[in-house]
Amino acid sequence: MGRPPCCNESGVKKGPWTPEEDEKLMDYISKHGRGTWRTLPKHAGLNRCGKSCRLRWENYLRPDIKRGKFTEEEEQLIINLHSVIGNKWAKIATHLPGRTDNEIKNYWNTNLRKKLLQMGIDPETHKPRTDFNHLLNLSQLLGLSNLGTSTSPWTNPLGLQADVTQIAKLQLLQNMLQLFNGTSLVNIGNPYLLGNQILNPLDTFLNGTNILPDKDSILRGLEYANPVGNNSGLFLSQTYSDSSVFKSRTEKENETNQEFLGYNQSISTFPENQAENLLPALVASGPRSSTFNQMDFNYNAARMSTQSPSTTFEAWEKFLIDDDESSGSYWKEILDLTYPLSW
DNA sequence: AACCAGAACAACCGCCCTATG
DNA sequence: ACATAGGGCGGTTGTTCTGGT
Repeated sequence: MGRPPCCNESGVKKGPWTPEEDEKLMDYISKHGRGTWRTLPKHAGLNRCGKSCRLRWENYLRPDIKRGKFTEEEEQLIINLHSVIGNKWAKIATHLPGRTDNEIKNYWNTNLRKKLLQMGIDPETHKPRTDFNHLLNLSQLLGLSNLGTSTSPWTNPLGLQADVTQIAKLQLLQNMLQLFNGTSLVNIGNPYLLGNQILNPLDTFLNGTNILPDKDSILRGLEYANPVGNNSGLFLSQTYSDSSVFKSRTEKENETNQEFLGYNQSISTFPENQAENLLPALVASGPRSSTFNQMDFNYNAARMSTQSPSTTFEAWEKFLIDDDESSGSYWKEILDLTYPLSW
């Protein structure tokens, strides 16, 4: 025999809480404590089921609840935690004082999920989307936008707006760079991936040079990551340095606390010269690399504190958007060579 | 001003786990 | 061992808000 529903009594009120009901609930709890939720409504004079009272208290009335917009740091923390433990909202909430699991879950579903998708990142796996059509769409969008730059600074004959183009660039480059990032962790001997020129365009931007890596370097990198004959798609060859990506959720959860201790304390676990070569990951791409990514986030956040872009997102955006006419053809060239058959 | 669509958020539902008798 | 209560959790739904036309 299964457990009966908690609120099968007829006549119990449902729906939004009124200020009077809130008042009664808060008043009762402040005087008597929580006690058992099932009996609480009766004692508090509420025509609600106990479960409804509990949710109202836990998600809304509790005095230690923090309201208002999520900060950049909270966003980043949610993304990092989600990449490690998945949809464990209650666990994630324990790392964000004052935020409820419900609030975090809602925020994820309405904001962060979309943000990651827009950047070409799969919000479930936190890896670049391997959907080849998605990448083709981006590159085609970019190609179209390059046709019309002479008519107006903001639009082209096809009506593509500049910001759409920029988003496309952002997504495409992010996909490419994440590929390098994942690969570089294991392919230490790859001569094409170790040079600062190809591995860290953000560094050059932050140093004020704003020089893009040369096209040949990028293509050599792509070729290295995708040897001839591998037709499985540009981003399917991403590899990891150990088998931890295949661990079960439970194993991942057990590692979570250690991972996040690592986040805060440190950076010393990773050689500094290699840290210099890491790309600024926008999100953690897996349990093994999450420490790298948070470290990288801190590293770049610290470096960017004296620069105008205030966040990693903004820095990437600026890197991609502040280009001139010549970089337009630069992108076109890269795409032509990357997807020769798709144009 | 009215309408509509999409976003945001609060609340509910159903399942699960644990404690207890 | 089993039934049941209590509570936690994640997914989903329904309502409200907001911005655009």
